[in-house]
Amino acid sequence: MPNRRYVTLKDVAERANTSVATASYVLNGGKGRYVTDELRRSVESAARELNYVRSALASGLKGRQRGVIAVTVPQFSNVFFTRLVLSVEEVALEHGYLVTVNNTFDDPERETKVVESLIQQRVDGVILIPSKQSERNYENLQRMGITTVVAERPVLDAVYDYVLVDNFEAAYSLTNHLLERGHTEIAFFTWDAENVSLRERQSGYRAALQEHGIPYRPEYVREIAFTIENGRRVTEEFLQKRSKCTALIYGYHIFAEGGIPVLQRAGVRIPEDLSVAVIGDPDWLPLCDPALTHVTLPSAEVGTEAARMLFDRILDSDNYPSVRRVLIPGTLVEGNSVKKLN
Amino acid sequence: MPNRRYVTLKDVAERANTSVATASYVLNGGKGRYVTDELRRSVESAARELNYVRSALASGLKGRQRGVIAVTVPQFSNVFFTRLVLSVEEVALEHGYLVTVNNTFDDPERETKVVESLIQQRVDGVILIPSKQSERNYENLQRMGITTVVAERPVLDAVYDYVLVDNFEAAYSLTNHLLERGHTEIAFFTWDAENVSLRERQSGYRAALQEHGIPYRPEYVREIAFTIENGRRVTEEFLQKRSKCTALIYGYHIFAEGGIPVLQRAGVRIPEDLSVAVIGDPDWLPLCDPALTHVTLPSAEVGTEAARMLFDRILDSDNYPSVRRVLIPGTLVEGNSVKKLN
DNA sequence: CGGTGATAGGTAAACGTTTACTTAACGGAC
DNA sequence: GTCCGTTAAGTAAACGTTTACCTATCACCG
Repeated sequence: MPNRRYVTLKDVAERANTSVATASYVLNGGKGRYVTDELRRSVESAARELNYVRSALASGLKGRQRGVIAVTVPQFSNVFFTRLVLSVEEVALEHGYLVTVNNTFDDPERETKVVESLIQQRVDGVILIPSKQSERNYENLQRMGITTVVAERPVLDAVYDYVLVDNFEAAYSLTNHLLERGHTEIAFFTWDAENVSLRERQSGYRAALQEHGIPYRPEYVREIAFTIENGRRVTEEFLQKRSKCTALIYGYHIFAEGGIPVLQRAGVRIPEDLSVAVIGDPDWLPLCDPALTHVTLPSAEVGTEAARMLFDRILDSDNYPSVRRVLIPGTLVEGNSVKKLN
Repeated sequence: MPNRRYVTLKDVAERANTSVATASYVLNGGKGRYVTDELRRSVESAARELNYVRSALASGLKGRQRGVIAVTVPQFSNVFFTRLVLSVEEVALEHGYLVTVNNTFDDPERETKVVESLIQQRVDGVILIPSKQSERNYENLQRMGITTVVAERPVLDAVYDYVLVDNFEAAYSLTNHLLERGHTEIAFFTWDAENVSLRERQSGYRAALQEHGIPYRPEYVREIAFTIENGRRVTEEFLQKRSKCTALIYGYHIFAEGGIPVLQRAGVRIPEDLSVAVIGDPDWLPLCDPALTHVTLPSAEVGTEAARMLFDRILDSDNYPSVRRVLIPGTLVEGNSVKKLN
């Protein structure tokens, strides 16, 4: 059973008493060639009987198109990425493409390996959800002429097609929401990545404060790496400090996942003792009591849009439009986790 | 920029003033051929300067080995599968293989498409986490001589290599735990799939009851499709019926994800009014208050074991051992969600 | 009856590798 | 001086498709 030889076009042609050329034309829908119905049927049934499956290797070698696009994902376990991937698959399936998903573990080295592998595989396109320091990898893809769209997180200082969540707006509107309800001392936990995404959320937070004439206090802001554990840790530190803050924004849902149990166990009542808001809408959100005020992140939309852009480029690379950049805003959803201060 | 021609071995050979054959030998680590150090260096630097990347298409066409394995996953959003995939990637990376992950949406048609695509791509191996009715797809892979290991869920009535969670044991030990604490009226919500997995969990539940001399009541058991929404629905129905049950087992964590918020909103106190236990250990478990008694599902271990089995077969298909089947047990973790009835 | 356009299908040259086969030079053993 | 083993590297035949190019028959027109 192992190492069985694959059925080839030649086998099919022989069984149908014709040439490989004709067999190939027939099995590709018979364009550009006249074939009698009889021969056509003969080829088709031969293929069926032999369980012929075209080799994408040989086909891709000649025909340039592989029928595969790839998505690189920093963290499989993060719903935002899985939602994004899901909607990419939706679009890809419409075009008859296979999607391969690859985990980069938010690790530049891993990402490099994955990207090298994708180049080797000569995939038709890549949707890159970058980890930190993805510039090199992005450039490599570009140099190889592999169509690439960057999604969800930006790559620093590069010219490219991208689709991003509007991070500025998300942080801005949530901060604004708290300010309007009388909060002025607002803690903000966010991601420490050295990229635009971070700056945007932070900028949104600051912009809202500024508009309301509230001073920005660096000691209220924590920048931490992207793990649940860190969310737990900084929340514990926050409690120990007995900060004057009346409100807390988890700038990444993943920090809330670690932090909220800490608050609960410490007996902090939400929103009586502390108002809490989150950027992001993970699956466990409906499990929270009280319901958390949050901004949804439109990952599915980002995925759909990124895939559309990618296929526009792949299928029609001649009239190459200039760089396209899209920002998709989230939506503020009000829960019961924010107290109104008079 | 689009449609750029790839750098080929021929380009490298020309730049190094040698033949493609020699270039190929050098870039493959130079086995089976004598090459002077000078020429070797010359080829290597030519490859570097031209940014040569071997085409996995051409290479796979000739050399039989692609360096790619695939994992088919029913639901991306389910942590159990993402954990499994993660550990598969770990093993694959050790062997220098790329892992492509494909979502089947728990839909037989999609799965068929994905599997066809994988066969077209001539992947070296597949770890199949089956959806319902995967027999045909499994058989197709087998017929094509593609090494396949089934993981996490079994395929009905087939002879194959598999690695499964010990579902019988999981349900048995959890039911037993409740019985030992005096519960006799125990509701059990489980998956309605027509496959062995279901029967196993159900069997475990029944076996435990029987051992304790408690009659099995069909009206306590609900078999439902695998969605959060269904968990919500059956929990609501359960509450409306004002069942005599003192305990409830969510036979799939995903049902608990829908059901527990229902209990909370209805003011049901856990464990005072109702004891609750879950099979599975999703990410949101630590968020629950009180801590839920549950059985962990060893997905990571399943993934590792499945990948090991796969590579054993791929790398050493000559001495083909007989079918291998592995069951991996979970662990019961006690929380505060089960009340002791004297 | 020769020319032409439509119909039908075979031949063979790519695509980029890998690898079996060949050639060639050199040094030593007989 | 011939033979052989070692070192070094080129030639060309696969691998399984796609597709450009050719050939052949037929029908119809002038």
